[in-house]
Amino acid sequence: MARKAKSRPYHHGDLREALVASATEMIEEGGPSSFTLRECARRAGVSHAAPKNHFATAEDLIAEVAARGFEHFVAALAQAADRSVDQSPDARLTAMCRAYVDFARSHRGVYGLMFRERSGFAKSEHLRTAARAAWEQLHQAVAAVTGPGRRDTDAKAAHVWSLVHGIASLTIDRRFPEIIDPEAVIATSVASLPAAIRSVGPPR
Amino acid sequence: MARKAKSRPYHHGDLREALVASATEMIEEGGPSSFTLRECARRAGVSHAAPKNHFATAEDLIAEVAARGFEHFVAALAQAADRSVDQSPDARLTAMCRAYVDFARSHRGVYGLMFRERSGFAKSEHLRTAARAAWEQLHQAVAAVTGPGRRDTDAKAAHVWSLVHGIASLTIDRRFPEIIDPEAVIATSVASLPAAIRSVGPPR
DNA sequence: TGTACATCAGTGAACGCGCGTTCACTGATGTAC
DNA sequence: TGTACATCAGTGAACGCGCGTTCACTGATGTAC
Repeated sequence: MARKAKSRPYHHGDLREALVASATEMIEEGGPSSFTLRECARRAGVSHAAPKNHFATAEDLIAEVAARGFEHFVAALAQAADRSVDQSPDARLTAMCRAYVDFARSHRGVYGLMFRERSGFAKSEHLRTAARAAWEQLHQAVAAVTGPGRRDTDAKAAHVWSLVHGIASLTIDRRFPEIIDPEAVIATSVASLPAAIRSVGPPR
Repeated sequence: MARKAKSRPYHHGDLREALVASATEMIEEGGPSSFTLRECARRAGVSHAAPKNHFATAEDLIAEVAARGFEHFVAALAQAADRSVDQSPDARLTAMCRAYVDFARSHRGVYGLMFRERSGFAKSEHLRTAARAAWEQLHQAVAAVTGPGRRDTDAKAAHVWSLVHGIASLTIDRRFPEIIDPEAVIATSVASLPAAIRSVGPPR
């Protein structure tokens, strides 16, 4: 890794990571559709053919950005859970849901990418694994609230996910009327979740 | 409107409507990003400069498609409400929510367009009006359940909207794990809504 | 009823653009001996 | 420790593409008289 500091070495050093970083930056700035491979290479300080050595197609690079997004997302949820480890399952779930919406709002572009069907996604193992981890993280917090072994925990987790994803999406895409204060919606809706999932669906 | 049937008249007859129809078709087929003005003109059987006479820019045409989408959406919700007019407010709300999700699933492309921030949207009066009508439709159904005059009806309506939008989005973009049956999630979550909005937020 | 003419709604060629990808190449690295 | 050489990771020019928009134009329509 002996990278010379001055006069731009011929080899980049860690172009793969630099490309992921540039792509992430572009997507955060202008949304998923603003990404282009050429501009991404430009930002990484490299000719636009260079990425080919690390990603076969532009879509592969995009999928990697989404996978990294899910990894950060899982880390943010885990951190919220850890911070409330000595509280009730209800409190942990709401903390995690708050963290969910906060992540979406502070990573608008990448969050949008993560949750939008895209052609290159199907073949990325990394992305599939990371997305699954996110689901399991949430599922676990829901199970802690409802009690273990219930057959309908999946449906309840899907309910929770739908609500927080809905709040996050409508907020990010500014689709609430102006009179609505997103902060208030988040607070009251998220707070209602533990009670809600206890009553969603048929009782045991 | 004397439109000759044979040998392609020089004038189209109703190019504006034909363009909206072609654009809608394209967006339903391949999502909002698959739209191009040239292909749209091609489908309408017209040169690609012709649309200029009806829409100043491609983005204006897109905004019109979104506005029409909201109008159909409102009609679908109204129809659901009408059909359950002799039932309880709870039943009417759930019927409307079902109609909401059904609309999204059967108009994936346009629904995606409607709920995604887009550059040309801000200046379309038609779009703003139609979107507001959708919100009011839902708001009304929620108010019927919670009782009139409550100050927190807005937050409750936002809650309902978030949940159904979340379910719709995750279903459309296939972001639920494979084990999840969207049909079951829709049924149980929507059914829980009337009770949920009575308990969301601080009691009066 | 006929005609002149303004207006409208099209055509098709051209412009300039940025894109993803390919290709022959070259500079740098690391390994075998 | 030195050197030959395969391999790797870059370059930069070129290809072909489709895009939105502009422009001078023309065919069709409708209206005033």
